[in-house]
Amino acid sequence: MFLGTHEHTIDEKGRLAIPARFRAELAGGMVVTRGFDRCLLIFPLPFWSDLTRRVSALSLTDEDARMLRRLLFANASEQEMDRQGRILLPQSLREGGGLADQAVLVGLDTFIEVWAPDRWREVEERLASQGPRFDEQMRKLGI
Amino acid sequence: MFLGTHEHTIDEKGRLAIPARFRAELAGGMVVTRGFDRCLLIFPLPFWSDLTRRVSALSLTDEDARMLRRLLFANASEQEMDRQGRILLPQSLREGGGLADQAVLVGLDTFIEVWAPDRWREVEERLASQGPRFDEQMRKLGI
DNA sequence: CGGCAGGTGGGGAAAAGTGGGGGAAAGTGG
DNA sequence: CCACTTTCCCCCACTTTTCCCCACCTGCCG
Repeated sequence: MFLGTHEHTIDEKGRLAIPARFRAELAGGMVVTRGFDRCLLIFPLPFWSDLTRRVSALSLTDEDARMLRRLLFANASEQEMDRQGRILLPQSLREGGGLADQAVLVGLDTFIEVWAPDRWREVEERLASQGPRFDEQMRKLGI
Repeated sequence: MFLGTHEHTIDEKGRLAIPARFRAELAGGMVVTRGFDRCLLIFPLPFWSDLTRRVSALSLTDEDARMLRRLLFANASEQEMDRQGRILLPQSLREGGGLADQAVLVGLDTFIEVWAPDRWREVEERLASQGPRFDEQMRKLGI
């Protein structure tokens, strides 16, 4: 269960520390890839396998499915933590996420999003102002 | 079953004592997150799991679902009590709830709300003066 | 009036985060 | 094919923060 936001530095070698609370769940390996809103996604390996199975089952002729495949797979990178609990973010991914020397890791229960700090703050503001919009959606889910 | 209001100090390290009566039900762990109306919510772990299962099952490609996920999980924090029955309130949550050095814990049967004392008193006043307003709503619920 | 339970504060050990150096592997040019 | 350069990555060490535990205080109950 990944929860909470954690801000960490990306050092000169492109390494990103995984918050200690997230490490156990990623010990079996992880995949880092691009997400949908110019952020990066970190999936535990089991979650990733499940995701790829579903995406690969999509039609080859559907334009959206092709784009989704490219987004997910083209820049994906399997990573393991070093003994200090860090992973290496390949340059293509750092560029894809607009990341420089700081990153915000956001735990979303089953996976993690990685944001450039200023872009994450924008998302937070949108959440604060649009919070009421989600009332209906949550009611649908029975929450 | 959480009942009653309890006022406690938040010490300099951001720790909040859980009322002794509430502890047994939270022994298996809890999740603290932001609620509505600028208060915090404390859920026993089983209650929380039930709440989140449906959200985590939502699509990754749906924009609204992504924002809902962020709203719920980004400011949540899993906590356990120390041997004195206290939990640590992360700074982001203290800010989110407008909490300084005092907090009011309000038991609401299945979960707990945490309020800044002055804001809680406002709620109490509104309850006292607007009590009759709830008649219609309660009739809807068959109470 | 004494004991006990709940609440509060502070000190110390342990872990988390961060930076840097050295060695191996891969890539490039002669 | 060899040598040089560059990149990658593993490990060590320092600093800061976290969190765990001990001890005190206060109020209630016997």
